[in-house]
Amino acid sequence: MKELYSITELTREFGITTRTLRFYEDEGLIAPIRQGRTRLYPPAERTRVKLILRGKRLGFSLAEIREIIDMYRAPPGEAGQLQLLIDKIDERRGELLEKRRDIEQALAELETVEANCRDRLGQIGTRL
Amino acid sequence: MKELYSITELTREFGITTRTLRFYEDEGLIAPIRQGRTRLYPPAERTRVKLILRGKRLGFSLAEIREIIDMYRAPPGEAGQLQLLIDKIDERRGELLEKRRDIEQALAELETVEANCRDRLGQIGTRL
DNA sequence: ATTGACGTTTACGTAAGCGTCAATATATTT
DNA sequence: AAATATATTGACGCTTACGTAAACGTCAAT
Repeated sequence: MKELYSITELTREFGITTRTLRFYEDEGLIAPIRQGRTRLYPPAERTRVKLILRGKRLGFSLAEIREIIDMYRAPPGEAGQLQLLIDKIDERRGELLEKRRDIEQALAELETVEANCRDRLGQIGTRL
Repeated sequence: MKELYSITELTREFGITTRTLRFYEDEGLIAPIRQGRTRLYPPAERTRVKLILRGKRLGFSLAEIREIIDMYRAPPGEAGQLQLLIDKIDERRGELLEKRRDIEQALAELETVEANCRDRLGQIGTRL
């Protein structure tokens, strides 16, 4: 595994622009290191980019994604904070489970529509 | 099942505003009937609202949602059009499957983080 | 020496998705 | 009749998530 990525390497890998990566940095979602003025992305930062993009695919806002990413950090040392974190995790899990249910429904409906289409295609075919 | 809903009934049921429903109407996503100037939503329109909101939960844009909803309409009569529709369906299914994979991953990661938290909580507990 | 590829900062622009008045109508309740 | 609730149509405003242009630095290859 490579140890440092340039900004354009990441744009190519993920199909995003430099503007996007710099914007995420301005928003505090990523924090590449600097070599002079130039940004360099260690694997951990690259992973954060992947997490951001996955969050976006699932319809989370950048603010929500920030919260989610924060949960992946070192867990707090104090019991109360740990419990709070667990509560947040449970909340996010709830959202994810709802999204999964939504997806199952949507998939089932698409199946129905497609089956309908294939039926009609068959009917047309036999008439020719 | 009721046959007609007022705009505020729908806002209450779905937790959205009248502004939102009118905006969806302006965008051509729904088309309530009119009793004078007042909007009335038959069950089919209410269903469309549900589809829109589900699409939003899954991170689709209104433009994408419009396309998806259009697929639920009466299938076209011509073979070429039917095949095009089937292709579109397959494409959407691909996106949904990707989203589902994303969700599975995210859920797995949340489990890991939560297990970690519970571990640490246990350690703290036994030290007391 | 200049071209090209890559990097930077600053800053205004923009599309999507509504929020928020304002002014008005219509119907029902008091 | 007056008040209250619910409806309407503009129209301007706001946030999010970047796009895009300007103006410039750095380094390697031609």
